[in-house]
Amino acid sequence: MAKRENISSSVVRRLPRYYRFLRELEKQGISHVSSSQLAKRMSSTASQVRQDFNCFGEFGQQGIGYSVAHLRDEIESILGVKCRYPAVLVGAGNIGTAIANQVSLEDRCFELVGIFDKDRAKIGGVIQGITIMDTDDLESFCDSHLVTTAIICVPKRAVEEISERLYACGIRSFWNFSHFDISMKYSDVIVENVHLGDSMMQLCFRINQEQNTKK
Amino acid sequence: MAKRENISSSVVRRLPRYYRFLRELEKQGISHVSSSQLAKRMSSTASQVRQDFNCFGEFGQQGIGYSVAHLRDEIESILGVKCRYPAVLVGAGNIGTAIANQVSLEDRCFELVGIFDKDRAKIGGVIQGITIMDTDDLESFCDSHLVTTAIICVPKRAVEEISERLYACGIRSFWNFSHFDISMKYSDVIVENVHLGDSMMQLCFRINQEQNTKK
DNA sequence: TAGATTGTTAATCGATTAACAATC
DNA sequence: TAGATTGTTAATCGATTAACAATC
Repeated sequence: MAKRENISSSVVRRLPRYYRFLRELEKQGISHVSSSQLAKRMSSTASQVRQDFNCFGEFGQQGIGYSVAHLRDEIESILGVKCRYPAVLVGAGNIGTAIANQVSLEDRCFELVGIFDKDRAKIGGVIQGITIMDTDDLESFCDSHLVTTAIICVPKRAVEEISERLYACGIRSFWNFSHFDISMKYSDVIVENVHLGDSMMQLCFRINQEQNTKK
Repeated sequence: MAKRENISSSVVRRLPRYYRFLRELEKQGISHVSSSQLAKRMSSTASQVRQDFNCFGEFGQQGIGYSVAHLRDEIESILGVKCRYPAVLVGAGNIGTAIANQVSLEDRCFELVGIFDKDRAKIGGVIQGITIMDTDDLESFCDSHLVTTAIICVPKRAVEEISERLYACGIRSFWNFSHFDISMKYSDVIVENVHLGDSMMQLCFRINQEQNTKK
């Protein structure tokens, strides 16, 4: 394994995009890519790209570029795309169902082992081959299946109780789609928040800004 | 209106979170908040908070703090939460349906005026009071309804064609949930991408990192 | 008045860009 | 060899943190 020194958070934020692009190149049968080609695709600079890769190894070839397969492999291993941590999803509404499908895609870091909902009408339904279970059975299931991660797709009002119960089961990492800040309550958890409303406001801001500069 | 000078992108990224928190405080009937209280909630510093607000006005009071209502109002106006740009959503699958509900929430910047899908089984269905239409009618609808923004929830393979058609209708802002980079193709569009897979990999990386430091 | 907290300037830190020798 | 492109150092830029006078 290469050097793997202090990968900064801004580099980490870019890694999934590099990974996606390298996968594409691989599918197209392209074996080598230069920093300037990658930069163009990433809306970045060749300098940035080389600097990014510099912190986790040297596998470029002067005059030729980077091996797509090698680079993809390295990023894959840094991100842990092959990990398959056992995860449960709580809340089988529209967003929950969409995420359940997402997690079952080709490039996944998690293995979805259980889906829970408290709605009687949903319990017993099947998503991606997994039967939706009653939220009442959450604790016993998590204990017996060594679940490490929870995907939270329940409404805001339900998150506090659900996250408490999951924390009590020993779950310390959360992919949170709800507007409740789990990390505020526990100091030893990893929380990745997806706040779609924030993204929407961001877009709105940029549209406004554009219109103001036009005037 | 206050000064409104060069709001940096890192500040903009934080504004929706400030906004959400201020809404909460308002609901709780709290009239004033200090930079250190906000910082605690934002996992930031009091200095950062004051610096953030500094670029768009002065409405704190020494010894007292910031007026929650005033600050919320200012951020609301900067982000354009009250804008209601007419938007169409294309792709009424799980993610599309979830987003349609999201956009129809209280704090919205867009007015969802049409939902489209090419699946005969879905056309005619109703989401949030809006009847799902045939994608074939996209052009005529966008023209007659002065649509400015499109929400893209179709599979990757369909994005290129759909975005071309929308661009031809004059639509220049996109909220994109698909793994296809619309901004690569057009230079004069505003694209806000939501890449759930990237967020998942980010979480996975942080779990791995945690485990490596433990060892 | 004394305590709290802002607005703002200066200092520090980190991230991006530029430059260029090394080398395929 | 000549052209292309890396790895790395130095320079620049921007964002965060610290400090403190002003003032409610």
